[in-house]
Amino acid sequence: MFKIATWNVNSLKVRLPQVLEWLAAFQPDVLAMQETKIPNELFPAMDFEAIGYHVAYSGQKTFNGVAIASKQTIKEVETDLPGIEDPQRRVLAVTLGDVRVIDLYVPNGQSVGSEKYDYKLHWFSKLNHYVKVQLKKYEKLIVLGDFNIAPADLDVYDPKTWEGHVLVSDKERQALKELLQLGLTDAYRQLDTESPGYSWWDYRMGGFRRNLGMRLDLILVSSFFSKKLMRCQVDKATREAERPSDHAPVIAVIE
DNA sequence: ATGGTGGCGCGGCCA
Repeated sequence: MFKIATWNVNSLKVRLPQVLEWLAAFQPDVLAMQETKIPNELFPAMDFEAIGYHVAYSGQKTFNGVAIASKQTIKEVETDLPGIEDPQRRVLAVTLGDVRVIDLYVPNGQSVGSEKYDYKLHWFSKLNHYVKVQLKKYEKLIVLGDFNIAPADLDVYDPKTWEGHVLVSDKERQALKELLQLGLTDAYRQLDTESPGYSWWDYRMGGFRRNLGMRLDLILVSSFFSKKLMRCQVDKATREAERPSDHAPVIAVIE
């Protein structure tokens, strides 16, 4: 059995106690984190090692940042997409045994038509090329993280209001669709075709209390794993914690 | 109500 999780922690400095407590409770084999907002020299590696996790990380001050905690030793670390010069730390690919794991913090995009939106689409096209190559090399591939794209209207609390906006726009969804068509399956949606499965709720306007959420945090698996998927769920209880991240962890169980 | 909350870090950006 292989338990894998993704969680946008929105500052590892603030969330470290919650993350360590969560790891101890859920005992995933792998946790992919996003928005660590911490430079590598300040990454709290020893805190993870003390509870039995190896870590890899690619961070920067203030913004972005990705990290992986794994019970297995971490090999073949890559932190950049080929074909794009990008100081923003959003990618962390590692090999655990014979499993390739790619942790992503996809650009938010700000608003449709903005410079950041164009960057998001450009970044995603480079991602798709990278994953295509990775799939040829690794049969056992998992791509997970904060995609900042709600795949379909079912994944959005009020699709009418959001129509055409960033996070749900056609071009973003098309880019995600092209990623899936390379040979990946959206784990949550494969197992549950009806429940929204929100993983993010805006801090503002009582978003969580009113369940105004979106499913932005995805676990995509190659066909080798899709046949062995047992469970995929959102740990909504963690979003209810004192001083929570605006994202809840998503957990998949394989085999 | 063109807002709101939270993180970073101390003014204003980013989500």
